[in-house]
Amino acid sequence: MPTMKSKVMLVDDHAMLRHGMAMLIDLEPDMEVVAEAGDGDEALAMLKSGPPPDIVLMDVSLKTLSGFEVIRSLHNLIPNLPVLVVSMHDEGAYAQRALRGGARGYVMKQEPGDVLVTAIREVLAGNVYLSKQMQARMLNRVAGGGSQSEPLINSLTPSEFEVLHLIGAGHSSQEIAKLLSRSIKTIETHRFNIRSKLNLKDGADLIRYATQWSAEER
Amino acid sequence: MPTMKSKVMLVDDHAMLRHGMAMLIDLEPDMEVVAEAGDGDEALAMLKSGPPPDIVLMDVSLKTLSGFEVIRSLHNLIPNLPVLVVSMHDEGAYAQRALRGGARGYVMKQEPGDVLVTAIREVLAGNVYLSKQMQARMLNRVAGGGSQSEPLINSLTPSEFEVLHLIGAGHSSQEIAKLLSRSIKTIETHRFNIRSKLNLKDGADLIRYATQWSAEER
DNA sequence: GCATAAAACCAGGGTTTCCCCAATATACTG
DNA sequence: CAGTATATTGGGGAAACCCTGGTTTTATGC
Repeated sequence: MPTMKSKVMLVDDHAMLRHGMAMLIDLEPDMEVVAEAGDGDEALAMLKSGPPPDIVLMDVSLKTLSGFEVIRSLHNLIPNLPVLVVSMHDEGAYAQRALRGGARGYVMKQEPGDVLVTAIREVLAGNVYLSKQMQARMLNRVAGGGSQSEPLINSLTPSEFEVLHLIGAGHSSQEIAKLLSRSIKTIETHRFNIRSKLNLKDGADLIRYATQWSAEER
Repeated sequence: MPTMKSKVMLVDDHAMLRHGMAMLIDLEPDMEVVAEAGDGDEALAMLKSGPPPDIVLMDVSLKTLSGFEVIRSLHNLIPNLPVLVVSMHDEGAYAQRALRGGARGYVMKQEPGDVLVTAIREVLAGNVYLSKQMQARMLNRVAGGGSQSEPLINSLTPSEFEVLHLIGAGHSSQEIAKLLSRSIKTIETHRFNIRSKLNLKDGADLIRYATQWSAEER
């Protein structure tokens, strides 16, 4: 009988990346991928119906729900299930948000594959994993004394952040309202507040900012 | 002596995804990854110094240079080197630009791994590869059936083009009307017609297109 | 528990943009 | 020149967006 492997669940809307990560993980003798989901809803459904994995790897840049929302729902469902966030965003604000939201680690897609398995082992061992780059960013953020150069994006509330993300994904206020089951008026207020906080002069500016942010290029 | 494998070069700033794609490719008996680059400059430097691969897989969402720029430079360097674009953007505009820029295929990261190797074989065989989803999108974009895809941007009239440019510069309809000494209604009609001709679904799409376009100061 | 503050939610009313439509103007063609 | 195609110009109603203001919900400190 072989040693018990750690069961990993992948949540990412890029199937190609899921495949790649699954291979990296399955090559390791002490872990294996037992489930894959393309979005947050699918992930939550799997966790409700099937046996829970030992760890969840999740991209926070999902199509529909914000990954942060998913982390929260997931915590309500299975409180002690560790979550490792795999993101393409190298900004401290994302990592900070993820960790505050209950994630236990944060790695970037820019990093090589061995970082991933290291991070998984660390998180499974009960530690918090942050890449060196991200540690440096977080330190700057904390050591900055809260005085200057605090990115404006950090002043956004979770809802505002989620709306920004969906704007960046190309959705209208109407669509966002339906996706989040809120009144259009609420979404419009969020838009207004986001623009105020980020000092964006009009809607077109907001579109540009959101697009830039959510795709890091596009 | 083994059969000659096709030499693949990867260009993507996400090392983790590169690793994953490399594994998928190296599993195939008829292809292997011989080079990896994290950005466009690195890729061009490798191509200048070393032996050329048989095909280049490239993400167009690179940090420094736009992927489209890289494709162009690459074509100047080695004219017949086939390029397969691997993108996370599912918008027809991207695929269209990539193909017009000389790419021979376009696959999305949302698609499963076997699509990737299929696409590689197709492109190496001299064909153009487009996923089914993308084919449908492209068909919607191209008026009239068939071969030559006349750049949609060329169908814009001088006035429309001027308006597009000013939108890209961040101006509102109101501002553009004053700048050009026209009624706001005229500018609004131009906006509407531009969107129709370019198949852009809403105002936000227009903002994105205009911004992107004028950023390339063509 | 209670007070306070922050966040989330939404309505009303003005402004801008969308969308369809049409009149005039310019160009090109047989 | 007449006829047709394309460009430019805008009107009117609908939809989306901007902004103010206010209520409910949630988190936090005492």
